[in-house]
Amino acid sequence: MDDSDRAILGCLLRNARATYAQIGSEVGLSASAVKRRVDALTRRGVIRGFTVVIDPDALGWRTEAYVQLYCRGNVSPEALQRVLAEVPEVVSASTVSGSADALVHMVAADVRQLERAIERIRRAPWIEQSVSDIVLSRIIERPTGPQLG
Amino acid sequence: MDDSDRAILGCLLRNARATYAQIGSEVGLSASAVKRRVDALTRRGVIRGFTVVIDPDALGWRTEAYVQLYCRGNVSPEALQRVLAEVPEVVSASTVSGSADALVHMVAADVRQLERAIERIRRAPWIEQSVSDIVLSRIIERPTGPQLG
DNA sequence: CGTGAAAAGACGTGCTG
DNA sequence: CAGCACGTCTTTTCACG
Repeated sequence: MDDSDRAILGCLLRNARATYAQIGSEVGLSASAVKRRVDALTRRGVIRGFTVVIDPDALGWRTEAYVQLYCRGNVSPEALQRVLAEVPEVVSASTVSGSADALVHMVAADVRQLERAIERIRRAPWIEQSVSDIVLSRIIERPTGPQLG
Repeated sequence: MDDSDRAILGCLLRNARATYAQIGSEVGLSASAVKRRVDALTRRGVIRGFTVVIDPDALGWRTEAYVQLYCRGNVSPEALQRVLAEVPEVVSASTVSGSADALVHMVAADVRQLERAIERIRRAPWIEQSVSDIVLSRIIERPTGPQLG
């Protein structure tokens, strides 16, 4: 992981379909050198994959929420995962330290669909309470982690 | 936006560097037809861009948190954006309806760096309170929106 | 809106400094 | 590790169903 690798990752963050030659001219390397580094980063797991960023609104998802889950007793992350994986509206979820046990990020077409998805999660018997914060407007949305340093 | 478009987006979500020929054989179209559709989706804004998914841990980011911000008086989303954009540890942020005014997703190298970043946000005079939930473990992490339907 | 062909260019490997 | 050169496969554009 040197400066060249970080520069390459920066290029790929902005455009993952850039050619190796393009990236090379930006970071000052030849195309084959860039490819070798990208392959190495992928093999080492630094690069998890390449995806497309889709506008949720264009696909009809206009409602977003963060839901805090409070559980009864000790619920394992695996049990939580099993329940949440069944709900397609769940985009990401983490166990957290603090008031709630888990924080779930959800995206749905509308409030009705969101409500139904939350109901489905709450059917798990060990869910005690859920607190939903509906997103009003996205203020910041960065590709991934902060600066490459 | 028909089934072919959705199938193409599904392929690109899994691997944004797939060739048009590869995508075509998966969705049952020729390479040129796929390219035309991808170009159209990009032009219409459905596709916002192509990025690489980086393992935060491999880059040294091992601490993640969701921070709820409570503000004094009416703070505009624009003012919030100005403050949060200055903090590189902020990955995403939204204004929310519910108890807090905003929810901020942050990634940092360690707890110390996270603490300093939160302090920097709290310097804004209209921040009344902040509640931080530190992520213990990621349970679910999906590329983007739920299923393509 | 689809296919198919043909030119221009990128990829990916092997070799050398 | 980097660069260069090579053959192969893709991209990109075109005319046409």
